[in-house]
Amino acid sequence: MTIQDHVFKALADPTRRSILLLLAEGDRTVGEVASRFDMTRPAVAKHLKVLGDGGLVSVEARGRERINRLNPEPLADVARWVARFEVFWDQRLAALKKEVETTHD
Amino acid sequence: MTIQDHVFKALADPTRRSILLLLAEGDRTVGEVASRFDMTRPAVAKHLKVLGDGGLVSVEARGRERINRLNPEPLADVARWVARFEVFWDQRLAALKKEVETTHD
DNA sequence: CTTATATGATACCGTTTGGTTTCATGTCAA
DNA sequence: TTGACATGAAACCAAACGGTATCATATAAG
Repeated sequence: MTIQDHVFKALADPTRRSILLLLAEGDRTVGEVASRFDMTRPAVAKHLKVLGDGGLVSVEARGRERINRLNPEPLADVARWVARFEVFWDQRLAALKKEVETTHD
Repeated sequence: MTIQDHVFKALADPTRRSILLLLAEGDRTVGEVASRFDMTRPAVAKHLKVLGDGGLVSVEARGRERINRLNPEPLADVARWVARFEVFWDQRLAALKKEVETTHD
């Protein structure tokens, strides 16, 4: 699997997307992240691992804690991928606009 | 599940992302799409269904054929979601630039 | 030293996913 | 009408997923 595959897969789960938003507010230990969700710590730890596989989260061990940090760069790949379709929805909006205008005549 | 969940889930599979790129070139029947992939037609039909659930593909029946058309609007939601993190990678780039400059002194 | 804490690792489980094969149905064509 | 063809639908299967409980380990604290 490519890196891009890992990133898209990481984003597929709503819990993982929430974790990214949480880490956008600041670094968090595994326990701190887990306390925000209605599931056990191991479950959250697994999600963090998937995010790590996608390069979206990096971990720094500090004593017995592990600090999780958002690493947003791979999201740029997603943005680039999606951007390839922007021309299409622009076209659609233009077509819709035109249709509305002609219908309006 | 929200629409956004469906869209992110639809994008999680590389075959489905390829299908979207293919449909960006033009409308295709189920068979035409399936012929481009190394899997059976029912498998591709299932992927098209998932894409349809995410609102990314619409279908128009014409005779015994079913024309699949790209519907890119939901991708705008993805773009918006990802855009929330752009400030972070801008910050990172700025930090990196600064570090390089100070190291350079 | 002993104890509490933060975490990783492992085993396990039910559901979903991504694929297949097979069959039924509707439509086009000879 | 008869046959070929495009598709949907259903049953099935192995693997992946998202979760749990449990245990081992390393570090912090009393």
